[in-house]
Amino acid sequence: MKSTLPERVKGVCSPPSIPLPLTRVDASVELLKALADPTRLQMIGVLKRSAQPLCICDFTAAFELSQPTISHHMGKLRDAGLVDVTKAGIWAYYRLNSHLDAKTRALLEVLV
Amino acid sequence: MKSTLPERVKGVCSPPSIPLPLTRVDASVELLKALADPTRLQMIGVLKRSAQPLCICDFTAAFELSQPTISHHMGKLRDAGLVDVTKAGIWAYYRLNSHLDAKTRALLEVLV
DNA sequence: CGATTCCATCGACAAACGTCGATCTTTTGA
DNA sequence: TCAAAAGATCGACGTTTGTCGATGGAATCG
Repeated sequence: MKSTLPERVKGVCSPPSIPLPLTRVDASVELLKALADPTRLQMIGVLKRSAQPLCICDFTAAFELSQPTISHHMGKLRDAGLVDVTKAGIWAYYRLNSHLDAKTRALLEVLV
Repeated sequence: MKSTLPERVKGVCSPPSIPLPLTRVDASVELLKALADPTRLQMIGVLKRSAQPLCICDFTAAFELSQPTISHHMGKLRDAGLVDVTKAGIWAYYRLNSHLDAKTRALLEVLV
């Protein structure tokens, strides 16, 4: 079953209208970039499954990466609004942001 | 309403188990990277809404980017398995891959 | 054949990114 | 008061990415 292709004339292009609002595209891209890294995606997966907020030193022990790198990745997730942090003493506890909008929640539901 | 934080002892970290299979993480990251660009996300949005396959020259006219750059982005979407191409004469017609798995379809449903 | 059109590929370049060691701040506790 | 621990930030480094102009290949048409 083969659908017919649209007819064309040489030298004539009809640009399609861009359907997505620019602000929405930018927001989505920012979110996608925050998630498009193996370490960060794993972090989100761990946090999504955890009933308790998790100390960042636990992530440092779990991944074979240096402490600054773990901190860097968690900072990216923080900047993207995906996680919240609570400091207590010398520890920093992270958890999934509980106020994520519906689209973001749906995305995480699919991904992790 | 404040949930209590887990108790901790200095110098003792308990790494959480990594919940996501490595192959799944890699596949997801590849998909996310393919989508994490404004131009490519717009392209997917256009293709998702189009009943007809679209000629790449139409995209070249729609975006303020050079022809090689448009081709480069479409190639990335092709490598990620998101779009299919049909060549006819001098034209290359692109459409959304009709055999996307359920997770990917769900992702696109949320995003574009 | 020769010119034209579409499109992919190549090479180059700047910007962004992931990673690390070193350093600094804050908090704890002896 | 001082040492140790957690974690953020800084500076540097190599890699990846987005972009372009130039080139090459295939199809079309006079």
